Amino acid sequence: MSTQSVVTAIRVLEAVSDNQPAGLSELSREVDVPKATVLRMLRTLAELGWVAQSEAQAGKWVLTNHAFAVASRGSSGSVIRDAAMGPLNALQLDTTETVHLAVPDRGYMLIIERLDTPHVLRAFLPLGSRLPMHASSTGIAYLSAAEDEIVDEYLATPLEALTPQTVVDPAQLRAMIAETRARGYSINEQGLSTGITSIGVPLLGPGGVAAGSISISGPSSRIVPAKYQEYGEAAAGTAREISQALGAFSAKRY
Amino acid sequence: MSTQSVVTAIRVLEAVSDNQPAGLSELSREVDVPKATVLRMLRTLAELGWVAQSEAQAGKWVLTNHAFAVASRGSSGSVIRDAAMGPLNALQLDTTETVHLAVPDRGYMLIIERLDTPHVLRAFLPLGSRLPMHASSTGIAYLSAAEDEIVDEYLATPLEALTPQTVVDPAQLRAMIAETRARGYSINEQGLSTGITSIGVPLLGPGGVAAGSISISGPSSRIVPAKYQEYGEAAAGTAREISQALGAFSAKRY
DNA sequence: CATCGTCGGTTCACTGGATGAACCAATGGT
DNA sequence: ACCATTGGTTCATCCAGTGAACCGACGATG
Repeated sequence: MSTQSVVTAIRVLEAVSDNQPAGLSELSREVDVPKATVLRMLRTLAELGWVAQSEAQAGKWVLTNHAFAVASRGSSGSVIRDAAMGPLNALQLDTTETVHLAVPDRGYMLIIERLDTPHVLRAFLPLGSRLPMHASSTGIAYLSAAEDEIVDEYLATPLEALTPQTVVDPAQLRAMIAETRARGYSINEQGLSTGITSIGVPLLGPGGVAAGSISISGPSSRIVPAKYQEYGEAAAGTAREISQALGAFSAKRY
Repeated sequence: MSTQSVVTAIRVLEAVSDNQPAGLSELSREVDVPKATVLRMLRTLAELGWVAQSEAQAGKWVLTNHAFAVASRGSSGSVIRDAAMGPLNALQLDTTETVHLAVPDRGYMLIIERLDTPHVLRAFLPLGSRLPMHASSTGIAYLSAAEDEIVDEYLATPLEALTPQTVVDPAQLRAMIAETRARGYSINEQGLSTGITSIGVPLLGPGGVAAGSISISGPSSRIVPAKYQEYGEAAAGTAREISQALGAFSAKRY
């Protein structure tokens, strides 16, 4: 539509991000643009400090951390984060388990913050991880508060199983979403990673629109069914606080 | 030089990142490019999902979290992170204080990972924070292992004081760097934030080049001088492990 | 050893797409 | 009522981006 050289540049950038470390021809194929153009884009992005040639393997391109620095100040990122950190901190101290803050990004849940458990046995998700919605408690929680349209659209895409326990059947997922809606929190038993169980609750932004979710997660040996309710309710309370801070329940302005 | 429309697009993107939420004219001034062009860039970036109009204030532009998602897979990010997480985890458990993993980015230290303390009294740095090198233990640690050229260059830039305790005198900073080099770890007492003390150690990458640093930090009431040596040595040990994993000490290949 | 395919990277003529000055309408401060 | 600023639009000009064809180097394959 507009400024197509920028479009290809960004597409190249995203391709690099997805294929780290990526070769020229590989990228050219991925983005479906002639090598010469891709190379020019890479050089430009390199000048700007967003990508660089891998030191280990010449000719391979990688993202620099400057890209990370710039992008870290994501909008809903900082707004939600600011509203969430206080209550999340308290939740982490109460439960002593790892808590996550996630926001939706193109069919995935993007982990934007994490507070760690002091336990030696730790689940571990690097910040910036993207989890498939159907395979994470944060995803199901988010979907449970999202508009039907979003849910339909998501369930229409092909869903991959990450573990033998991952639920990929749309009908079953709909049931889980309904259940989550009724109960107030979602439960994911080893659907993301074997041995990990987590409990999620949606966050609402202004106007009551689903804005993200929080979760409590840990080894399945510690997060046992007997604790689901306690943790679920604790997380729900925390989520309510955060949603309130985000203006979910305030009257609409005219 | 090359592909200037991409250059302006990225500059606009960075300007948005720095001025969240930013208005059109404001950005136009910032980047020194006509409004029409800036607007076209913003629209293009919006199409790609990297920026969006703020919902709260129409006309204001903000970064989306998609940008964060793409950029999270920063190169030295993931390589260093992979090498560091195991040892860092152990260090956190040993010390029970918050530990950080930082890499240099244009004169700042960029926090790319954090493992939290279980203590109720917590220091808190969001991931993606950029700390001035002279005001952080990670920065001084990094500089202590960096080439002289880098140190000289950095100290030649104007240094800002973040707290009354921040050291901004180049000569004094050089002394601190030398001291750090001799001792093996850096100490920052409330130079970054009042009430916070931290201890840093550099990480070396392939060829022994400074690649980043790690730190232990917490409230000055807990990180007292009596613990400096213990923590410093613990961190130094951890750093050695990580540096080794990064190939700092392996023979050069031919 | 010759052949082939692929790699990263370069060249250059053509033209389509990016540019930016000038222009709106709307808002807000005084 | 005024002026300065805002976000946003228009369009003729021309330069910057495009991509096919090319290169030398490397590794398999026979």
